[in-house]
Amino acid sequence: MSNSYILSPFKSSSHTHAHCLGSALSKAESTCAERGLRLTRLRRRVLELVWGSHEPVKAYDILDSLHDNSRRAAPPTVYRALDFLRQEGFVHKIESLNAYVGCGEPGHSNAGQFLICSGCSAVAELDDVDIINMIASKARQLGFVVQDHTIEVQGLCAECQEKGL
Amino acid sequence: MSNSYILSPFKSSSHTHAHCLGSALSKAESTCAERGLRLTRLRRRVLELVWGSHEPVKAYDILDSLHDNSRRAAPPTVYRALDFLRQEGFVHKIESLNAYVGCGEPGHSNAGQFLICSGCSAVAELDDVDIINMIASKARQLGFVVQDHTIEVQGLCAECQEKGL
DNA sequence: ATTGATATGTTATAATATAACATTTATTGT
DNA sequence: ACAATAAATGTTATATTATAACATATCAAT
Repeated sequence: MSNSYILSPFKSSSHTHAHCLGSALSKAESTCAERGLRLTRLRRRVLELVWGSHEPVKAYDILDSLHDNSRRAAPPTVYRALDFLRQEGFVHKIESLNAYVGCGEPGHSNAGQFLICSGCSAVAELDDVDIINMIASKARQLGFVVQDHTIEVQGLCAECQEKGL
Repeated sequence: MSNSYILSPFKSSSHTHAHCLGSALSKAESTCAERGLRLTRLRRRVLELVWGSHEPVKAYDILDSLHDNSRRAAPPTVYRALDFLRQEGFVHKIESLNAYVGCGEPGHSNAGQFLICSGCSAVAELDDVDIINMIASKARQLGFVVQDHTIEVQGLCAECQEKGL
């Protein structure tokens, strides 16, 4: 048996995104409660904005969306919230895009593997033990011990292939 | 038979780095000649500076090293050279560090897999077909076709483990 | 030599991220 | 409830990474 999960699948273009959003928020709520952490208004708001998009979201776009019709928030406001959300595994940074995505399953080990569609920018997240084990084993052959990883795979999702992209 | 290469191993702390540098430069020379491309003084200089370090190098550090004792070069000078070197596979960008490393084997397919030591910042590069195939196969199960990848593994090299880091 | 293509120089600015310190809000112990 | 403490957020400034746009220089082939 291999523990290989699809943490976030590619969404069909017609899916009801409010569902993922609600589910992600309530998972974050309960996880924070368990861990004795505070999902403050700001952190919650940022998490909503990250989940609210089908695509990886830029920090400064979040910043722009945060205005309480008063003055625009300053960068540290967003980066601190993102740091918290990343630390708790609610959000991941896509290094190759400098952008952030929601994590479908906060419970899982921190680093997922991301499939990024160059057609529609959709992202799927895997947590695949086969991949992780193979990489760890190859690394170990060189005497290297793995602590963490950044795995981002660029390509085309099924929908975009059909569209001829 | 599996085509799994170590493009750049971890260097023993005592190795003669001038050798890799010289070898990298002559490979770049000949590859450019074959491809009808110009390894200009600037591009060559940047390639030397990237190879000259055991660690991934920052673009602005290259910039600082470029001064012809006259005025400091401007960013596009370096970024354009890096773009060329990356395109031809002589240099890779480490996305998780925003830094650049020399590629041991320009002939290989563009994207390697990088082991990055958090102790000494050394980087090894693999071009491992087993890893690539496994990822491609996992992706295909979701209907995703792989075009490229960013694989960066953080951990500890053998030397740093011995030092108790 | 002239022309067209390629590469580099130069100036300005965009995009991404953090440092440092002030203020506010929540939590805890009394 | 209140003070003391801790945690989070606000605010200002600045660091870091990267690109756009246009001018000039160099190279390559006729």
